[in-house]
Order: sequence, then structure tokens, then C-alpha cells
Amino acid sequence: MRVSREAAAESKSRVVRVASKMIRERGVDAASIADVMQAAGMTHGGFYKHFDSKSDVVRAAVRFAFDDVVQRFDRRKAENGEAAAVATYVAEYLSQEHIAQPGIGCPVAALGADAGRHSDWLSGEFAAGAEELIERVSKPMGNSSHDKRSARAAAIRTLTQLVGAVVIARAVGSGPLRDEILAAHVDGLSPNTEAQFS
Amino acid sequence: MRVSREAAAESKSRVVRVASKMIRERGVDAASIADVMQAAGMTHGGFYKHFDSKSDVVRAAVRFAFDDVVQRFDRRKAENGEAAAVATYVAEYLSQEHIAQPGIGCPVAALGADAGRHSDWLSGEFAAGAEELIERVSKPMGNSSHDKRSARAAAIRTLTQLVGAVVIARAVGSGPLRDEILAAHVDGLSPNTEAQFS
DNA sequence: ATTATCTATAGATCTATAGATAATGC
DNA sequence: ATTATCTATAGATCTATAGATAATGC
Repeated sequence: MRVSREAAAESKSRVVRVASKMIRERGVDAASIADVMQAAGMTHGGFYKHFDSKSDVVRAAVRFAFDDVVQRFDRRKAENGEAAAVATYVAEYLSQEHIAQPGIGCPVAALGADAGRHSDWLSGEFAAGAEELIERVSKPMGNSSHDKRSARAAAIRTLTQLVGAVVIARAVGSGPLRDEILAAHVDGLSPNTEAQFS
Repeated sequence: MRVSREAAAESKSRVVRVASKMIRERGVDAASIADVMQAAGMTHGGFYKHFDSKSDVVRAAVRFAFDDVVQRFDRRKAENGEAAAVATYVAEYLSQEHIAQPGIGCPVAALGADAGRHSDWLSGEFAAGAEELIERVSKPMGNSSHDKRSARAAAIRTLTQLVGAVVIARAVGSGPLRDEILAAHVDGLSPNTEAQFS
């Protein structure tokens, strides 16, 4: 059952999309090739015409996740400006919706620990993705050379705080503690950061 | 080859200790019972006289990890007081040693994402562990009723920031970005928090 | 003729159980 | 007699490969 080149390319990108969601939901190890391929509407034997190994699709899936997040940010920025894009990013990041839907959420919060364990072949994607996020969050914070340095450090702290908040909020399960964690950040995230945005 | 009750109890706690380290290093899924038992000096068949299932030992291993962290903190507190204990906790948390040794480090940074995925049977341990950490970090921050509430929120923000910093530092692999992330926190972690400590 | 996909399977690994063994503890 | 540990294995699952099939694209 051969299909056209176009359809084959669509198949491959569908596998990446499905893998990206399933891996963020279940983790790298628990997302099996057979499950991914089934969710993509194919049998698992066909997988190896598109990818050399599972690592290959995991890397592609992580890159897809970062691209998705970054493109969403850039769309916001084009519409409402940088400061508003950052504010929206933060608000959505700390929302119950994001907590409940890791499959379409931040790859760092969902897979950061997995990347630390597979750093030999996976951390490259995370270094690149983190760099793109740092640049975007730091830009509206400062312009002079000194400002740029401290803005970069502040952006890093904002991002680590967001990631930590979502990781812990998910880890403790649904309940008052989760809500308290989210509220502590929505109300009081990085006072220095907010000041610089205003 | 039966052993004494005492020796059997020691075997069980050795399995928990070994499991706690291996699970933090490899993640819940990748730490197999056979590997844990072998590292504990036993064959894997013996496992099921001590535990009903893998979930059982994972829960025990997570609780052991939290106990370890909390006891270390409380020892410091008894020696040097609460404020110093928090400061040391933060400094050690953000150290290269902690990044390099997840097996003996914070269970939230190592396993928070795993807990989010297995929230039905694992998040209870994380909720309890996180609560203990929040109490300890918030105590030196405020005493009056209003102070207590805001101190608790500040403690939560400190903990999420630490967890996020270590998760991302591990995820990006060793290199300048990792060092920059750690430096951004060692230099400038939670200015509001530091102010309240001084 | 090439190749995207499918069927089938090899080889490894993982959780869990069954039954044997041998030392403890009543 | 009880039981902690070991040996052996069942049953499931996972990555990867081999070969067949059928539609594309030269």
C-alpha cells in the first residue's frame, strides 16, 4: 500500500505530532512506538521507514513541542507586543488548563527530567529550546548592555519558576495544595520581573 | 536460605534505599525490580516477599527520599538555626554536586514529572513531602498571621524556583547555559526572600 | 523500479508468580 | 512449622528487522 510522497511526508509529520503529545503525557519511556503509530493511524512496522530509531522521533517530537510554544508566543507578540506576549505566556503557563493538559503544554515541564536522564542524545534540543524561550522573555526587560545581562538572568529566573511551579503542581495531584501553589505565583510571581514589565 | 527477622528487615530497608537512588537516577519506569534487587545484593524473585508490587516500593522509595532531605535540614537547623538551615539548603540545592547526583538529591526535581504522570498512586507522597518542605522554608520568614500567609506563599515560590532551576539545568546538559542558569539563581534568587531572611 | 505501509516475528526485558531450599523461631 | 531467599518461568510488552504487498513516479 504505497502512498504519494506528499502523503508520506504528511504521515511522518503526523507521527511527530502524535508522538509529541503522547511523550509529553506519558514520558519518553512509556510512550511506545506501537502506541504512537496506532494513534497516528498506522501499524508500528511502518515506523522505521520514517525514523532510524525511537530516539530520532523523540528528538523530533521535542523540537516540535518547542516550535509550537515559540510560534504561539511570536503570534501573540505580533498582535499585542512583547510585554503583553510575556504576560499572556505567564498567565497561560500557570493556568489549570496547562496543568491538566501536559500533552499540549510546555515540553520543559513535561520532559525536563527525562532530558536530564537522556542528556547524551536529548539535551541538545532542550538547550536550544530553552535558549529561544530565554531570549523571548528577556527582550522586553532591558536594552542597555548591563540591562541585557540582568534581564537575561531575570528571564531565566522567571522561566525556572514557571517550570518548577507546574512540575510541583502536577506532582502533588489535584487539591488545595495545587491551587495554593498556582495562586502563590499568579499573585506574586517575580515582583522584580513585573516591575520591569510595567 | 532463610535469614533472621532482623536481617530480613535490613534487607527490606536496603531495597528501599537502593530503589530510592536508582529511581531518582533513572526514573520510575527505567528502574527495574531486577536491577534494584541486584544492586541490593538479592535476586529479583525475593522482591515479592517484601512488597506487594513495584508501586509499593516506589512509594516507599519516594518517602525515604523526602525523609532524607527533611532530616538533613532538621539537623542543620538544630546546629545553626532556621535561617542558616534554609540558606544552606538553597546553596546546596543550586550546586553542581546536586545537579550531578540526582540519586541522592531532591525527589521533586528528579521525579516530579513522574509523579504527575502516576498521580493516582504516587502524588500523595509528593503532597506530603512538599508540605514538609514548605513549612520548613516558610518558618523563618514570618510569624504574625498575615506574615504567615505571605511567608508561605514566598516559601512556595522559593521551592518552585529551586526545582525549576535544577530541572532545567539538568535538562540542557553540562555547558555554559547550565552554569548561567545556576549563577542566575545563586546571585539573584528571590530578592524578596533574601530580604526577609536578613 | 521504487518505496510507503503492513504482517509477522525475533530477541530482549519487565512484572509477577510458583515451587524449591534452607535457616529461623516457636 | 514458618518464611526469607533463590531458581525458573509465564505472560506481556517493547524495539527493531525481514519480507510481502500495492500504489507511486520515473
